[in-house]
Amino acid sequence: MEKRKQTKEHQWLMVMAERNGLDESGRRRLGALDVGHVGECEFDGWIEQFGDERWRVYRDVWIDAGGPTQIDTMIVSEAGLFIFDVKNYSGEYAYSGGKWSVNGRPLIKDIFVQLKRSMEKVTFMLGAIDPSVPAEGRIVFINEHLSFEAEGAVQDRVVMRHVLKKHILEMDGGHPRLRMPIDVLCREIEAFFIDCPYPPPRCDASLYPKVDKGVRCHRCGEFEHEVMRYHFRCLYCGYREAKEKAVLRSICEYGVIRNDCMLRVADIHHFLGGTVGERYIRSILIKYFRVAARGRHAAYVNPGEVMEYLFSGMNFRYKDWNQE
DNA sequence: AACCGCATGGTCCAAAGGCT
DNA sequence: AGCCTTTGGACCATGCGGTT
Repeated sequence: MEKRKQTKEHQWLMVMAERNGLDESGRRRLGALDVGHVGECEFDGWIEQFGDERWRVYRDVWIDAGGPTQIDTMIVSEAGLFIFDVKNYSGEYAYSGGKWSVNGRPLIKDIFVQLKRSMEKVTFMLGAIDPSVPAEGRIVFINEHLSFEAEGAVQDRVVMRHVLKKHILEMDGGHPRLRMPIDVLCREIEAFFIDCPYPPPRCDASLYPKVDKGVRCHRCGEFEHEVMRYHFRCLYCGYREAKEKAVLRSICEYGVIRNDCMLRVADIHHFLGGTVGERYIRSILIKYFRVAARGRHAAYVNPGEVMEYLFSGMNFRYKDWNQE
């Protein structure tokens, strides 16, 4: 199974951070998303290892069932639906009297209320499909450096790391089987899927000029290169990257940062700091993106995602390699 | 209508890399 | 080292839309 993607917001923050375009609150948000994403990926690994290969696993989906809600992980098995909300918290978390606290300080967000709301949506959805299909939701604390104290009422909705394997192995045993084929159920569930209703952050006209322009070294992140016919050579670490790949990667970075704009040759030329000619940029755009408008205001469709997600496993004619 | 700026697509060629 | 293929760069004719 391929690795879980970062959300568009996450990608936006990451690319902005790499180009010095984030303030303190942005960097904090990025850090939180990083930690959360690592936790989710780790959870995926447990499911991969101990789960049943017949399970259908949906990750990071949005459903619209009397209102939108995001679901980290939804597993459809012969025994029903299992929703997981993975938390990679570390430290001391305590829950008592309906209130959360972290290392003694109170927290505003109540993840159990969030989970309950998500489960209401899921139940609503199943009500429209087949009310006999059971669904249960759990919060998974994936981090081993977490101490967690809570009153009994929430304990049965929590899965701690040290019981995760057991939980996965046993979770769909002992339930009655579904009345409908799992494929049919999945198709009906998929009909409730929607795109994320919240647009990713934008890079407005006042912020955009402040982000660093140019091609970032894939290895060390510096911007100075010797531009050769088929390669970029980083002046700091000596890393050589295929020119086509470096330019495509940078175009994708532009697309992530300016996810509200189409891709246009002149804009990208400026974003790349003039390292390659407009003619070359156009040839790359033609090769890898869908044309949205031709002629005077030519533009290409902006997928708004990092190259890793759009063109993973692509083979470029010219190879990267390390010098010295 | 004439002009301008820009996108486009085709052709040609030197040369960079890959391959043996 | 030398051959072969691919490709980026240059040049050009053309088309489109907006402006003078």
